[in-house]
Amino acid sequence: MTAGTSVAERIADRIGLMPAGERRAAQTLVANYPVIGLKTVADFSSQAGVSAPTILRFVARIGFQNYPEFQAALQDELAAQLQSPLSRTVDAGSPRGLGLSPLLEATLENVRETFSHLSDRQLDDMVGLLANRRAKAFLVGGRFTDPIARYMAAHLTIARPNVFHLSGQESNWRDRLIDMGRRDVLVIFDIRRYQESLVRFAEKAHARGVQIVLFTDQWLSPIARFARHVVAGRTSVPSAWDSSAALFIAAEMLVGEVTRRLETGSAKRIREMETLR
Amino acid sequence: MTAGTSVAERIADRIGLMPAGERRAAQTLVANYPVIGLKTVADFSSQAGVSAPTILRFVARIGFQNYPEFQAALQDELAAQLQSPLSRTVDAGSPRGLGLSPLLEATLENVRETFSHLSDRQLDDMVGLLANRRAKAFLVGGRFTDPIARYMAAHLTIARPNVFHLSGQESNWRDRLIDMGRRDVLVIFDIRRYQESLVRFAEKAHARGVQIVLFTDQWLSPIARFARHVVAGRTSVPSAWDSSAALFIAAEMLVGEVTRRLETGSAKRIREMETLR
DNA sequence: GCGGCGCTGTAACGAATATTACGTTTTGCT
DNA sequence: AGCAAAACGTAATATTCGTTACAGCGCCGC
Repeated sequence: MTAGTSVAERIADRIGLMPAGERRAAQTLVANYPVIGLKTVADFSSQAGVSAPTILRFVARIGFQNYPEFQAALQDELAAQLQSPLSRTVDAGSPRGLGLSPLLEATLENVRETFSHLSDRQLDDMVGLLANRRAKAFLVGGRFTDPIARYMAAHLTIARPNVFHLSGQESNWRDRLIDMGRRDVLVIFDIRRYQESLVRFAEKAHARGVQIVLFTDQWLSPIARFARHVVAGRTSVPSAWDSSAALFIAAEMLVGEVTRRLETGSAKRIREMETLR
Repeated sequence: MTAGTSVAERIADRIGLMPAGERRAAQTLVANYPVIGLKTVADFSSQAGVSAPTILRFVARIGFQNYPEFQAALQDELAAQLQSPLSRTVDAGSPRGLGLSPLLEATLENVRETFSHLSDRQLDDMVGLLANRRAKAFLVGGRFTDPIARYMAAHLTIARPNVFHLSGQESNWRDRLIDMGRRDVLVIFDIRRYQESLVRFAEKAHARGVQIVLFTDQWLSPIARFARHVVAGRTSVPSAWDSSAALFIAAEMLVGEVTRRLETGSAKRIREMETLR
């Protein structure tokens, strides 16, 4: 039954069935969980870039009678979470349980945090999109994240056909738009400071009906507006640079799952490739 | 001086000077921090057993102009707290945590394991090599790892001059050998199945006296023979593919440390770059 | 014991919020 | 390509909320 489950679960259950606007609401809530949900409907809606009624339809869809009831649920979760022991389980399994470096700890924590907000359902849907051999899959990234797109493409290419990494100038990408249609998938990596060229490109692809899978940071690239699925990775670490580790690992897990799903087919494909080398 | 200090601090400062009713409000808030403060004035007042105006007087006494401003402060604190790696209670019994996926767990364990075998001394030396502005730094990788080399190069290029990523065919790399000397550094990524082309290239570079930093897996690429420093990352995960997450994070941390060491210089450099965009 | 001061609650006001109704646009299906 | 259904935003409405004015009560000093 719907009652009794956590808000995050309710979202995960139904985010796949949501229309675009409500999905954006869900994504912004997950990315800023749960604080944005404690603010007013107006605040929530403006941050999500949708109208107030859409927020209300969203909370109604995940099973609440009204907005205050939704907020109460968030507050209850928060209270329960803050009461349980704050002690982090720093299991000193490694030699001489030295706390490792704070930088590493922060990175690992980011990864954990990122995945705690990523439901299996959501991952499954993305895997489903990318496991469709007949659809074309395009990958592109920003200045620092394009290598991750390449990494993903390198693996995906082996598991299935029709994988294309968009490299070089923006103008090169545009020329590929002509090949993209409703069935196809565009994977974009974009973290702040978000690249205008990517946003423009995403918009055009979206206009052609291309399904967009976005890997971004917790503040959500404007591309989230056009995206079918959003992976919001935590990127803050005590360093001069942001950490893309969470996104990298998410990408890695995704290709792993896609390969597993295509197993029978891709095993044959991989064997065939081996003989070609 | 209304701004700057946290809500909890403000309370501690002035709870001694409060009249009875307001003190009850303060105690109730501290006991249920901060959730009760996120609810309505009516909720707060009834739980504290005082009237609504008393709550408002309390809020005013600790330095807020009105109730919404007080709530905003609490929400900001909460957001900051949830972002930093303090309180993620993935305690068992929580219905949504459910131990994350084994694949993710394995990946994280690999990272931890990798770093437990990497001494600070070793990292320091590598950072020292890469922080030498006058030496040239070349980066190259294998089929699946070259994206990590690119990722590293993208960051390194910003922190210091003379960074070159070797892309394309092996023959292209060879032509760059002429530019490499004893002072220079070559960063190679190579995991199994180790690429012969990389081994050949490493050997030639080594012959010219180039310092080699190798990122490889736990079984060590044959290049380890020529390498000045070796980062041996754990790569085994229950998936069709090996995981390069440990190498990725190691690379990320390395560039972070290099940037820190070059701080004064690279800060100027980065600023200069900004103006050029 | 008496009067003044400060603290507190009741109740009414005004502001801000959540909600609903409706027209427009988009989406999906054939 | 054209129709029907769904989704979305605008704007008006009703409700809730925060705020303020005011009167009662207790507390302390004289």
